Amino acid sequence: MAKATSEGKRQARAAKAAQAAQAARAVRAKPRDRYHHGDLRQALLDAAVALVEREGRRALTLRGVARLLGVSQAAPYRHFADKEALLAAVAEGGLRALAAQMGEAAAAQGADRAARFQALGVAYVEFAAAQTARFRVMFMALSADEGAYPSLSEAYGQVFGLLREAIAACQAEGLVRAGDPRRLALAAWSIVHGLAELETNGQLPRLGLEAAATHDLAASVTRALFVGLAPRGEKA
Amino acid sequence: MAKATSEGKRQARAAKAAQAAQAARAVRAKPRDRYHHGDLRQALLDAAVALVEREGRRALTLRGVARLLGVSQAAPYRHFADKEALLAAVAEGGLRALAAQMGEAAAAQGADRAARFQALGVAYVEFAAAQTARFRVMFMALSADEGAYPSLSEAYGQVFGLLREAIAACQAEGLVRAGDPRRLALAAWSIVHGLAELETNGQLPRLGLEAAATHDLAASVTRALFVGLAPRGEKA
DNA sequence: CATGCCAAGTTGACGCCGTCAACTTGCGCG
DNA sequence: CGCGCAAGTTGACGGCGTCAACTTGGCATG
Repeated sequence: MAKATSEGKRQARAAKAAQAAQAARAVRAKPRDRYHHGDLRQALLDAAVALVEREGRRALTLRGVARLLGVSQAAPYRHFADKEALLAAVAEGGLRALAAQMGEAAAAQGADRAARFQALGVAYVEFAAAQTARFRVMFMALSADEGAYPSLSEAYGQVFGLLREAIAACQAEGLVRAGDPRRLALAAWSIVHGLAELETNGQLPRLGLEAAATHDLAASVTRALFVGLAPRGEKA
Repeated sequence: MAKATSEGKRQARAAKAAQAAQAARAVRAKPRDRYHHGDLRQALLDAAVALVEREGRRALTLRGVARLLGVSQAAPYRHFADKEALLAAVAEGGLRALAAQMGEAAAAQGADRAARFQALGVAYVEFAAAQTARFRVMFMALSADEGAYPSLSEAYGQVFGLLREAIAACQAEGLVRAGDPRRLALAAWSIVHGLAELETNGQLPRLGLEAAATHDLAASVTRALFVGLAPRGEKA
């Protein structure tokens, strides 16, 4: 467990560095002497993340992103149907980054299935804490048709799949009771997602829980659920 | 001038009687022959809920609410400092309604502490499912200063307090292990809030869990956590 | 090398939004 | 009875998402 703690903190720091690098890359505007940008699509995604990290979700405006890159207000429409499509692409990128971070955190735990499961949950909450605004964009309700962005759905499924596979692996070793892994994984997703939402919403300080670090709370909450998923009559 | 956006395909299904009554009350516009409205402040809150339930969060616009009530675009500014203040008031009303619904659900379980705890969680998730848009407004991040709306904070605390007291009562009967009730209640809030968020976000159908009713999922998820909160070495 | 296609980017406009300043109305109190 | 002041109105400003029409310039082809 101590290993999980230090490992988690190291990962969080590494993630922040990667994030800073991405944000720095995003600031790069269009070269003045060039008419065409080169890779405006990716630049728009980077700039959107940078903007939302720096000034909050509210500042995430299509015109603002274009301004940041030195292109005209209508330029984004060459690459995204509308603002919602840009948001969906940002969300998808965030989900893939989250899945990668969770995967690394689990891999760092070796073969201990219980530790791997817990590392997934802690990584989820820490990602949300480290990249609050981005996390919220990832889970903003998209008002459009649910199936309008299939690759976004696939990205959600990738995150959920990590939890489901961890549950299934624990079941195979008798660490988790029998039952539909999807239902049990839903409980896991719910608890880490709920904690992440409450934390990014600023609820924790008001409850007198500010003293506890994100990592601590995430670990204890995840452990409580894991105990509840144990085979009946056993203790963890 | 009076161009009505008639996109009313999506009707609120299975609306509770109280909610329907509130929405009906909200539609009531200002009497033509009267200059003053009477109780515009409450009417604005009702209209905002009605609008968001009927056309989604995106349609929640200050001008739209005023239009619905037949008053001018600037009229709301007599009662709310800005749009965010209106949203905060809507959120507060929703939180108080949620707390009331949770309290009733628990009371219906009599003296069985475990059943009361579970009823609280199920009521939370069912409220979110029945009043999705309203629920999302309740937990939209308010970009302003955290303490700008103290009565809103108090309303969050009221919901959390129900969970914390239920946990404490279970501890007193030896149904839940010892420990800071706030930390344990945070785990409970996290799991029901996470499930509610994932459900209102439309994640469940994509996981092949659409067959299970909201009530079933909420009950099983809540029970899993409750088992995990039991004193060590015991089974539920 | 000349040419012309067409993806990529620009300009200007429209309607809607939040918000404010200045004005008007009419309820209720002395 | 008259009048102060809260409540509501009008008109305006800048910013937003979006679209139609236009321009630029990289690139394939003769």
